[in-house]
Amino acid sequence: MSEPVLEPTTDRGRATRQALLDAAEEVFGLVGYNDASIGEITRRADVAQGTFYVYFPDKRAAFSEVVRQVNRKVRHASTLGTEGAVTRMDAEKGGFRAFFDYIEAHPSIYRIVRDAEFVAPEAAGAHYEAWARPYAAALREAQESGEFADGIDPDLLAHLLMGLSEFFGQRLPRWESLGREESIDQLLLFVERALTADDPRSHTVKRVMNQGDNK
Amino acid sequence: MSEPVLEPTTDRGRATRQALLDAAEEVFGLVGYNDASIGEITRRADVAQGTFYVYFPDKRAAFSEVVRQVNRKVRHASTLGTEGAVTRMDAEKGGFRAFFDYIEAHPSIYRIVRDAEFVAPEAAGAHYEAWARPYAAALREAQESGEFADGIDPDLLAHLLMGLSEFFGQRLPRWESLGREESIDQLLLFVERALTADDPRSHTVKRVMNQGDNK
Amino acid sequence: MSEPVLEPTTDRGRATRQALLDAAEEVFGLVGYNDASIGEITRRADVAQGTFYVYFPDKRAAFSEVVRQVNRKVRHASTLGTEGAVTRMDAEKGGFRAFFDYIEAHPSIYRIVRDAEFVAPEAAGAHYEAWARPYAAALREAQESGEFADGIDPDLLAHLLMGLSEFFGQRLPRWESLGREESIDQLLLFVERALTADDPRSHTVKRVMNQGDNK
Amino acid sequence: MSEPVLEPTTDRGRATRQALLDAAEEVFGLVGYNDASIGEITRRADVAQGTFYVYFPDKRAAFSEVVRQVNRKVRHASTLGTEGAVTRMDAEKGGFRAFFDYIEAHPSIYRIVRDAEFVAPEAAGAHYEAWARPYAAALREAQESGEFADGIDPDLLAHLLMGLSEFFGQRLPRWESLGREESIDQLLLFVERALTADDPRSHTVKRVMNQGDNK
DNA sequence: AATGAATGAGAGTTCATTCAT
DNA sequence: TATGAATGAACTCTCATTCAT
Repeated sequence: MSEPVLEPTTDRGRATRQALLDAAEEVFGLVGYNDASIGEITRRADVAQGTFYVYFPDKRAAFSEVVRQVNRKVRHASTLGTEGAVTRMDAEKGGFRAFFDYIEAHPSIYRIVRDAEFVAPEAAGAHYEAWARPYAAALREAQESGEFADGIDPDLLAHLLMGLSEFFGQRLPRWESLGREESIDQLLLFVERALTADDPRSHTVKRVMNQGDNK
Repeated sequence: MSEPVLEPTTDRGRATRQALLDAAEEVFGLVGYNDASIGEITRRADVAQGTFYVYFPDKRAAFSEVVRQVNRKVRHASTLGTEGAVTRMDAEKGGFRAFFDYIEAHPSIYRIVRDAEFVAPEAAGAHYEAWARPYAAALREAQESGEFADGIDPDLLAHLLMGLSEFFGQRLPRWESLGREESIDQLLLFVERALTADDPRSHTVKRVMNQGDNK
Repeated sequence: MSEPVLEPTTDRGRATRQALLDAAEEVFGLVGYNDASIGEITRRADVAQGTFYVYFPDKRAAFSEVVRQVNRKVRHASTLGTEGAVTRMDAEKGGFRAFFDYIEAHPSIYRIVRDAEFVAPEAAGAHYEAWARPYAAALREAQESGEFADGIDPDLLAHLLMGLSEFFGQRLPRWESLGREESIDQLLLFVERALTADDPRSHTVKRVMNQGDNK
Repeated sequence: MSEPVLEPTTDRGRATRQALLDAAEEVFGLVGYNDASIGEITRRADVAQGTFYVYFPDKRAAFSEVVRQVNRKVRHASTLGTEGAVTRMDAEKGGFRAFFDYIEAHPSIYRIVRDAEFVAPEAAGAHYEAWARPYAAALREAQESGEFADGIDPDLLAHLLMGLSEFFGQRLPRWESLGREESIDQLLLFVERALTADDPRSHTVKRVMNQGDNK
């Protein structure tokens, strides 16, 4: 006697469902999973409270889907930032910046991503894994080509970089004294050093040293 | 007329209060702030439900204090790990390792730290700031002594390192395939590269270089 | 203006209606009136939820009709069991047995019959009355012919026997230790004694006595 | 993290609990399990809705306890009716009559007993079994002493008699045309015949016969 | 005749908090 | 200082029913 909660068949149904999903994203982002109430969601979606349960079996299921939706968007935005890059390091920088731009424009998704870890771990996990796979592959390539230093498992590396970007992205405002751009630059410098095991700010100097050494 | 939620004056009072705090830490850690109920806390502390409000004005206040208690412990454990280190880099490594050991032995504090950001941001913030201040000072010193590369604001650096350790510490089990020790080693390698802008895996060569340089 | 909840005019309509009725019988029997949901009924009948209200004004009306349908079947089965009996007592036994067989093969109707008393008393009452009338007539005849002892109102008697059969039929499994056949035999012995005021297990003896008496 | 729902320790608590139980009996009896609402129960008990859950984990648990309470009362009343009886048959008659009196004075318990079978089968079952055990023992004794005919398992017999009394008790009003007393008398006649396999209305005659037989 | 979307009242339940003792 | 009882607002979820197509 299980409930069905089917995919909608009509356009009207699909529209309502999406309206609910969007409203849910808003509310979850604003007040977090626990304080989000179905009532507030349906109010914003302009439907009756019961309608929620036409499309989602319960609050968690809706949240889980919101998480997937949000992650899809984030990933998309980040990926856009990597396009056109020549070196892998440039791709990294572009990806990081695009991610920061996106998260700054949609600050509430942070809350969703955080809650996801406990409320919808399956969705959260899937997101990280889905992201990590191609990311790690790209990193491995860069290691093999010599652009990046090796000695660190690419999968681990991918997670470290995701963690850094998330952590930093969520705290960007903290460094307003340093300035948004400057703090991003410094973060990227940190990342570059870690990846290349080399100080880009003293390239010329080192090169000279190295040349001397090589003799 | 309003009860001021007394600091306990008697020994018995202090004991009860601490029992509540410990029980609260358990419960908050187990199920998170929202799903933690006062009833469960008092049950574990073996006191009546009303007693809770003798010591805390409300749930949030107790949580806030738990957060402080937890952070104090974490900081303490980490700091112990840095003792006896000669170089700053060794101190970093010791601190990281001690932190991982502690978090692995007390996995539930993770949940508390996470929730703190939204539920008791003042306590969470205070923790990071309190930690960051001496940390940043130590990093600045290492930069000035030339042990660490400069170009990155020490305060920002301190936060990046705290972020990394937290992120990684919470996911240690993910890399069981790599092995706990190996994955920690790789993380530390990542950190070392980022801090020294230098690949420690080629130290001998460099040291030679440096020696020649020093003359 | 109000839709009259039409008797279906087309074959297709009749089929849908019957499908709904059968599905309803299933669901009502399985979980009882209250826990039965229109949604589950229409799902099993493989029609849209709205279709239900094309044929029934509301849940109760459908239930009421299910009750009638069920009772009709039960009565039919019982009556079949009485056919071909020579004495009234044999008819009783046959009817009882047929009833037990039927209820054992369709255990869920029990639930429907029970609920009917509160949810659709008119249908339940009609059933008992419809059954009682001919039943009482047959009993009266048996009393008048001397086959059954008199002194008990035939209508009351009919109800007692219906009550007994229902009560016992619903609990048949309880006496598995005694064995299904043996427990039925004993029930029928109970009934026979009550009806004939005579112990069939000592017939020979009594007959002798009676013969002696008749002289 | 299971809920406690303790037995109350204070008098006040015990009183509240009993008030809830009594209110619940009223409401369950009036409208049945499903249509009974916690709100109505607490309103009648004159406590807040939340108080209900201080004493019962959920609606079913309260119902289950009501069932036990009701059954205890019924059994008590019936048993009182058997006291002072000399023969077993007199005890039967007294018990039946007392049961009818009680059920007539508290008609709503019928609804509770009926619902119990589906909602709280454990409580319902326990009731019948608890009642059947001593009942069956008494019947066996009467069979062994020769007062009652044997050939029917005493346990089965006990259930048949409980079933009869319940069925009949609940329908007493149906035979108002016959008159309450007369219909009870006829029921008891039915029972007596079934138990003694003998027609009490022709005792003198039979006795004579038997005497002749004994020679 | 049939559909699937939408409704909204109402249910049971939870729990932080207050209160009298 | 401590207790256990009591509170009541708020929440999620269900479901019979209506409606537009």
